[in-house]
Amino acid sequence: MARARELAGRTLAELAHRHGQTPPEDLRRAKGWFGQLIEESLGATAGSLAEPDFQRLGIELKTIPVGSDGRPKESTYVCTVPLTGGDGLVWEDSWVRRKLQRVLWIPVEAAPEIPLTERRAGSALLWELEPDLEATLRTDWEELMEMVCLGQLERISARHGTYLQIRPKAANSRALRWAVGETGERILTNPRGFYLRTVFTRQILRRHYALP
Amino acid sequence: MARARELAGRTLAELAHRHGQTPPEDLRRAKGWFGQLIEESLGATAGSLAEPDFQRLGIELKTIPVGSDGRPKESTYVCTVPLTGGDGLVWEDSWVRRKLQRVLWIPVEAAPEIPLTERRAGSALLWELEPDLEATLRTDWEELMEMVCLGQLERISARHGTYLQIRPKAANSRALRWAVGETGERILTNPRGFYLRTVFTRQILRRHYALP
DNA sequence: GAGGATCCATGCGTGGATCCTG
DNA sequence: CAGGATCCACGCATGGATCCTC
Repeated sequence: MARARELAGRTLAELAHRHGQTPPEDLRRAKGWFGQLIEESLGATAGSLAEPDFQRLGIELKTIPVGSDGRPKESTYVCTVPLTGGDGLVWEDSWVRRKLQRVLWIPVEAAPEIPLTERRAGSALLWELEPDLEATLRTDWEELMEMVCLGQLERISARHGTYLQIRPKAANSRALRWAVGETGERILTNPRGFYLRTVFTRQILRRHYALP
Repeated sequence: MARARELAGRTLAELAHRHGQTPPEDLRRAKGWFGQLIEESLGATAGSLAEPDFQRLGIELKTIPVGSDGRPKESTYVCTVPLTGGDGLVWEDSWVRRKLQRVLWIPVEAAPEIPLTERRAGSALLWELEPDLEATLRTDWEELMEMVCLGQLERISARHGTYLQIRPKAANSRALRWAVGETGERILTNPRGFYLRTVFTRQILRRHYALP
């Protein structure tokens, strides 16, 4: 947390320099760059997929791009959608809940008028999933996963879900995975991810900072 | 087959040059180099894991290192061992049989006194699994797979099997996979592969070339 | 605005095999 | 000698997310 608080107000150029990195021209070809820089800054083993330090602590790290008004500009990826359902339909055991139980949110300036290297990190927020938000997430997740298990995946659009939505998550739309079809048969479909809508992350930020 | 026959007598230097490649100093750090060069020479998409041309034809390609006497110097890797057994114990459906049903063998000189770049490819042999050899392979496979399924994997050493043996197959001995333990529980163990002993490949070469 | 599409880094597994001690 | 250990290449999946048209 000491390291996380120290990030507040630092520019991307500053953080990149600390870690001997050169910022990319823009984020079009390095979409995850900032998130990975924060990982390094906080002592997570850079690029270590299996065991970032935060998972040992039970803490998920998320950077969140905010506009000049402090509101989130993008949805937040949570995890992949299990397309073969089998893992049970119990919210308490779901990856979504496990990922969101405790999150260290790091806001970062993302207003287009600020040059990339001059954008600053904000105040870190160590947050735990609150009961009212969890109730809605749970309903979303149960409804979505029921459709997945019943083979209605193709009928799910990003419009389903209040806080949680399902959207494609892949290198491109040619990527395919096996899933359950309408009549229980195996079908090929694009891989999907769970995402948090900005209305969700906006609430979180609003509760803990003074924001519109 | 025209391309395969044309390889006979070519040196590794020659084949590498054709494909714009530079031979490694030795094979210690490039153990698969020659096999992959042959793949390219025969028009298999270089490095394409899923669908080499030969698999479309139902043909497996194997290079086989031979000493100055023409006898194989190394065992031949076939495929990984399914450690969770579940795929059934029917030889006819096994990956080992599918891989070995039709093989294009390409002998290559491997006598230590010949410098790597001057070693030559031999005459290609398009071979089909013969009934007498298959019978022994089948027995080996059934005995080994039964042990795997019964959780006796740790008791299998490379000494089991007449023609087919099970040996570790991994980047190193720290690599682990889930398998079935003695009492049916899940255990972690090193990944294994099926290998053909040299007595097997020696017989094949002997039947089709005049060899000791 | 946001749904659908896409992009980079990197770990892991498989396929190509040979190495190297006891 | 040969059983057990190891090495490189590369495809694929996942985790980091933002892009970019309707």
